[in-house]
Order: sequence, then C-alpha cells, then structure tokens
Amino acid sequence: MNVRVRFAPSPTGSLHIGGARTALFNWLFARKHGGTFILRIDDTDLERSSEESYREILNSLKWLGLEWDEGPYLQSERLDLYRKAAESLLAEDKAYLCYCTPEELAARRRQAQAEGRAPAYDGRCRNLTPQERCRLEDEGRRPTIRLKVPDKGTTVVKDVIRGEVVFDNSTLDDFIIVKSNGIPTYNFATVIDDHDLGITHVIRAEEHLSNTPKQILVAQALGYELPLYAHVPMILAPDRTKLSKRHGATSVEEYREAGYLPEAIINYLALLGWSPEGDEEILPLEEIIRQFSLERVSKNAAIYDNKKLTWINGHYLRTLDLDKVTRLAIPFLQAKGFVPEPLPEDSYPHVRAVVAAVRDRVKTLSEVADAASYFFTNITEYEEKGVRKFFAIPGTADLLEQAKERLKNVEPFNKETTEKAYRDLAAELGIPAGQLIHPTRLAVSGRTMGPGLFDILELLGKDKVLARLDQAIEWIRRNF
RNA sequence: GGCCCUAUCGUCUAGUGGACUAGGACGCCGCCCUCUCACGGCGGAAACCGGGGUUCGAAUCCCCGUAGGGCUACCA
Repeated sequence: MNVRVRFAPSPTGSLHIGGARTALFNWLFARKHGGTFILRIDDTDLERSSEESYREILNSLKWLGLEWDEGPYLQSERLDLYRKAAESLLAEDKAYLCYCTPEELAARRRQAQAEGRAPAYDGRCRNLTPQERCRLEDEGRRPTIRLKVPDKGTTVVKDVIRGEVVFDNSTLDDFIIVKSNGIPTYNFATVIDDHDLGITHVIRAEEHLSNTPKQILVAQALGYELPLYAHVPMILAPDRTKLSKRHGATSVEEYREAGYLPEAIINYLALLGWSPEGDEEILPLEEIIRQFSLERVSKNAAIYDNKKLTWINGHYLRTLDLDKVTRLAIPFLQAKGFVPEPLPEDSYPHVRAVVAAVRDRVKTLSEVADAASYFFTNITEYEEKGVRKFFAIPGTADLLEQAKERLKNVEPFNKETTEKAYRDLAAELGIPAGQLIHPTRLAVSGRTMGPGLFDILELLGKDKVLARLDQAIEWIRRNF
C-alpha cells in the first residue's frame, strides 16, 4: 500500500508540543513506509484562524525538520469541494436544512440538561415541508445542513492502537455538517479532504476518537472507503489537564527561543507515547524511523516532563558537532550583547572554543550564553559564596599577587603552561593547588564553578587574566 | 448526566498467562573521578488503583467499583 498520511492543524495558535508530537508520528510513519506526508491547514473556523499562527506552525514544523511532501492545502481554498458534497447529500435526502438558530439550540440544550436529558438535537427540521421552509427563510433565518444519522445500529471505529471501538448510533444526533455561513464543520470537511487527498492512515490525537463515528457516518453517506485510524494518546500537563499557556512553555517556538535543539525535542517527543525496542532512549532520527511502528504506541495519556526534555537537550548539546552547536549558540550570545552581530569571521574560533568549554555543563543554548558571559564582559561582581570561601581567607591577596607574578612570565600562555606554573608555585609554597586555583577562578570569572581553570586562563588570554587578578587583589585588600 | 478511552516507580515506559526477586530512562540520594561545577562510572530508595472472578499459575484475561482524560459546539 502506498501510505499517505496528513497532519492537519487548525491555525488558531502556536504549534504546541502535542501537535508537534502528532505531526512527528505521522512523519515517522510516512518515512518508515516510504509514504507521503501531507500538510493540511484546517482553517474552517473563520473567527479563530489567523495568518500569523499559520506562518508560525509552518515555521515550527520546518525548524523541527518535519518537512511535508505535499501541501499545505488550505481548507478555506477548497470550499467548492465541500459544497458539492453537501449538495449531493441534500439531493439524496441524506442531509437536510435546519433553521434552528444558535440561540434556540442553546436554550433547548440548557433545558434538556436541567431535565436530565441528553442535550442532543431533536431532529425537528428533518421533515420540514417546502412551505415551512419558505416561511422560516422569510423570517430571515439562514439554514445549516445536518446529516441524517440513523437512530439504530452501531458504528465501529477500527483503530490500529485501540482495536475496534463500538458506538451506538442512538447516542449520536443529526449533527451539523455545514454552518449557516456556508462553511463546513470539521467533522464534514476532514472526511472529504481525507478522501480527496487519498489518506490511508488517519493518525491523530485521542481527543478525536469520539468524533470518528460521525466522520465514518459522513464517509458512508458519501460512499467513501474508510482510512485506517490510529488515535494516539494525549499529552497532558503535570496537573493532568490539557496543556495550555498557564503551564508555561508549551509551544515549539518558545522552546526554540529558550535554546532547545530540534534534535532533542524530536527525540523526547518520540518517547512520549512510543517506546523503542531496546533500553536505549537517545536515538538518532534514522534509528527512530527504523524502529517506529504504531503497534508500539501506548494507549495511555502521557504527562509532559520538562526535566527529561532538558536532560536530552543537554545530551545533544554536548554530543552534536561543535560547529553546529556554535552556530546555534551565536544568536543567544548576540541577544545578550556578548558578541557583535554579525559576528566578525576572525572571532569565530574564539567563540567556538568558548562554546566547547562551557557546553558540557549546561542544558540549553541560552544557558551556554549565561555560562560564557565572563569571556565577553568584565567582572563586575564576585559570587557571594565564593567571596566568603576564598577571598575572605587571610593571605589570599598575597597568593594571587604571587600567582600573577608567575603568570606574567609564562610564554606561551596556554592551558599546559599556566597549569605548570600554578602546580609549581603551589609545590614551592607547600600548599594544595586548590588554594591557588579556587580564588583565581573567582578572580577571573567572578564565579566558583565553570570549566577547568586553565581552560579559562587560556581562553581569556594573558592580558585579561593579569588585569582581573589585579582587580581582585585590589578588591580583596579594600574589603578585608 | 450520556457515550467513549485509559489505569505498572513522582514522571515517561518495558511487560501480550509461568523466564518478574516487575526491567530501562528522567528526577532524587550516596560513592568514585576531580581545581570547582558539570560530564562519566558504580550503587540505592521508588510502582503493578481497589475488589471479585477465570486458571495449577495473573501486572498480563473477564466483571464490578474507583480515578483520570476525551467527546457530547453553527471549535478543531
């Protein structure tokens, strides 16, 4: 079978983690089977759809590397298709015009609920006479179109992940397939498009499982063959509710801005609801594609865990090609004003070396910039804890003074030579090297933690190191 | 309310009737490495929602509870 799958977001907001995961599973399935991954934009909600979120969704998908083979198809540009389908249903008496207004419907729904009845449409417009229709239209009512749903029998959803799910037709009502503004509803348009685009597998979030019998009824009324369904579990926030803004970063765009790597997000998302065959969870994309199967998708909703994503991000940050990581880190350094934009070509090697020095100890690109600050800016303050632990120790200024004198003559000035100078000095003074190293780190970086001191010294260069030692010596003498 | 889905460590999960003393990962704790912080290595605490069945045997199958989620819109 020639696999054709689609991702069909509605452009009513950012591409969030849940949508990205759905897109990923479709993409993986297509790649795995040499199929076609189609992007469709379900923009039939005129009020909520926006050009802005349309663009953001496309950008996010591209950034993640989930390139589509066809599309994007916009439902708003395919209205003719739906109109024709609706007309044929009307002609075949499989659908009918309904003149009830939203207000009337809402009132009846409230009443039904108050009386403890199911809030379903009562089918009152099903058998309107032509005269009645004329009268209602004369009142200025614009009709919707409803599908005639059989009140007997069952509709069965064949789901690759959940098996056969049976719905009693009696629990369904004559739902609206075309709104009074002539725009189709989701449950109508999606069926026609899936058929028209030759979709073989509908892979989407579980929230659509309950909608599926309606879509099957539409497909049957239209005489379509059904695709295979796969309803993947939902992704929930830590409080077990649907992901939303109040849960903090949930959109792909926000993760990009926070310094997450597409490789990490893809890898993490693949692990949400799907599991690899072995114990290894950090997997290159080719391996995920190779192993991917709908059969290994779990049934239960997953709670989203930022900690694990961040851990995976840290892993990719320190294992991905250094030049690649450096290129990605540069905008974050520029955002903090550490390096100019554009970056002069001759300063690239230095930036690259700085990234190499700090990337092992951080988890995001934005943290790379934070961890690298003192390589690009002057020291304006010393970490409080370090001051107490090192600068406050009597004799520290003198020690730094001696260290400075040694470093002055070190040539060339690099990791090995500075380390030798320090080790030698410590030996001569009969003190542990740490007694020299720790206050020096604080003096040159303002911090108590970071890369190995001698890496820092080499990266900073002799001039800056000597100047910062002077600055620290003076600071200590002034404060203690 | 009705209908539907789901239920294994805090979280993601492995597990498809005996190989389970329930495995892995994140997080947490401890130790090692070490100039700090990380990384890495080693170790530890930590789970089968409850109750009934079926079976020689149940995390696994069935039923009932319970809990969470979804749908029940002229949203998708």
